[in-house]
Amino acid sequence: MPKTKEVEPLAAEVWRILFDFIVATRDQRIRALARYALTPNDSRALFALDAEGRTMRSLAQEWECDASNATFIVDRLEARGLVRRRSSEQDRRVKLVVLTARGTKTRLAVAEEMYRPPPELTALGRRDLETLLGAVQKLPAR
Amino acid sequence: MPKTKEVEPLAAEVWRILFDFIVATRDQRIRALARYALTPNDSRALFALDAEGRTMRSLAQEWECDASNATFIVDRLEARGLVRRRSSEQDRRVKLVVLTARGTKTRLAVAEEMYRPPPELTALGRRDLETLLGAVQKLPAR
DNA sequence: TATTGTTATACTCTATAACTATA
DNA sequence: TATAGTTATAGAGTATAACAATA
Repeated sequence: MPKTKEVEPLAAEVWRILFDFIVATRDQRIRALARYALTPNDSRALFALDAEGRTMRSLAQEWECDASNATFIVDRLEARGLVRRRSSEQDRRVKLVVLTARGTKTRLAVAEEMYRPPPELTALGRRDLETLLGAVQKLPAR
Repeated sequence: MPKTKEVEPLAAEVWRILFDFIVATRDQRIRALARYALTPNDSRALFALDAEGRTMRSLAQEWECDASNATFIVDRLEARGLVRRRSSEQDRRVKLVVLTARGTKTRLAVAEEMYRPPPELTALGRRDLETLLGAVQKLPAR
């Protein structure tokens, strides 16, 4: 029997615990977003943007939604001053959506909230966290 | 300086990697649900139910939604034969929502999908997974 | 003629308010 | 009179189709 066969149930057990943990801590993250008056979808939108600009078309593709919905999503962020549309100079049909200074600030604040470790994780203590870090660092960064 | 102060950045680094991994693998899970024609919300609803029965009121509370929305959500599942409403015999105002045989089967199949470890995790191999397991098993089960 | 983005419209999911039936 | 659940209705988020501007 090849070794990979034996690894599956082990990976499944680790994943089960991690997945349950993610689900259990989900509400905390949603409430953190709500403090910024953002929905999970707003947050996702914010993280697709940068200061360089993304076309509406590419955003709709990333969000896997209709172009008309991307218009709606960007409209909302623009109404709040988090993003700005500017026309491309190469192709005047195209619009580039860029984060405003305020959008960048909000995005940073949200990242900080999302990356704040749940207390249950911190409670594991130094030794286990060092062990965990060594292992998870081998996960492919995407 | 107390030890817990030093642990925070370590926990933050572990969490950052885990959180990114969860986000990166999210689409796979949503697509798995779509193969059962379920939205993430349907899935959440399914996992709140069992064979014993839950009142509409308690479901609305767990889902943090209005009672009328719980009616809508349960209606959809019922139309697909995944759940069934029956009246309580103690209090005839109350309705108990129970999983049907089909609902139980679907719930099980979905659990299997959600708990299937992402390939990147399995790829870590036996040694790292054993290490991971030892650490994550100390997370409080909820 | 094809492509980018928006607008008009309709459908789904959600909440609020009014209602029915029990208690 | 109060409570459990549903129905009527309206608002938010989504898609489809028609459109305007540009290539």
